[in-house]
Amino acid sequence: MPKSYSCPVELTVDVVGGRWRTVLLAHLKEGVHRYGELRRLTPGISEKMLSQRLRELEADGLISRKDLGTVPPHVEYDLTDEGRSLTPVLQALYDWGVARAERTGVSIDVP
Amino acid sequence: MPKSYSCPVELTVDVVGGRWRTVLLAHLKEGVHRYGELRRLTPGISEKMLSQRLRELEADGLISRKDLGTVPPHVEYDLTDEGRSLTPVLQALYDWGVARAERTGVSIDVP
DNA sequence: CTGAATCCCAATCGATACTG
DNA sequence: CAGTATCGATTGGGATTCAG
Repeated sequence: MPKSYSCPVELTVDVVGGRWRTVLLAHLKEGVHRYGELRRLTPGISEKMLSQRLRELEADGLISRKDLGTVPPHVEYDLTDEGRSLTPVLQALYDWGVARAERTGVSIDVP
Repeated sequence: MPKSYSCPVELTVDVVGGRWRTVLLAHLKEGVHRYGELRRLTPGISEKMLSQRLRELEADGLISRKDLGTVPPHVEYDLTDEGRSLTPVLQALYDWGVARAERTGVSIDVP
């Protein structure tokens, strides 16, 4: 049965919600990244979660996966047009995070 | 030990992330609401989750809870100034949900 | 290097029943 | 009306191991 939503926000949360999806999208918003780069940019994520989330985002049409087929392996992830349509959302989340960090005195240590 | 973040988006997700928080904030963005109203506006949420999320949002300083102390009980929830600072985020999530629903043909049935 | 597969624990959640 | 209590089911997620 098809899922239905009672509010547009609910739909959005269903797509970009969860612990890691948004963070990964935010990193890809900065440009193409390899698997290992995303892992390094996202401390705390396990390889299992990284793989799972990337495949979900790919299935939802938000990111593209390009396997260069080389040895050693080289895989690049990028936002699709659909993913890029999230830019205002990602920017709003980013901006609020910065302001909230200042207000609450929390520090953000970029890798 | 204090939690640290590697990215502002991660902080934001930590505060407004999860299945229900954002939806509840989006409803309160429209104005003051009582417990029962929020329950009705949010089909699918259990009373347990509703209570829990409301208390978390209150603890995080995003919403206020006013108990009128009457019989029968009457409790009103509202955004605080801190909660209202999320308006751009909530609006971005809302707008993207509307557009995504159109693109994917998903319908949204407001209660 | 980029994953897939397995095991296992902890947190999360829904349903239901109950209270002031 | 506005919650709380409890229980059982489900899920998320980490650690580890292995493969191409």
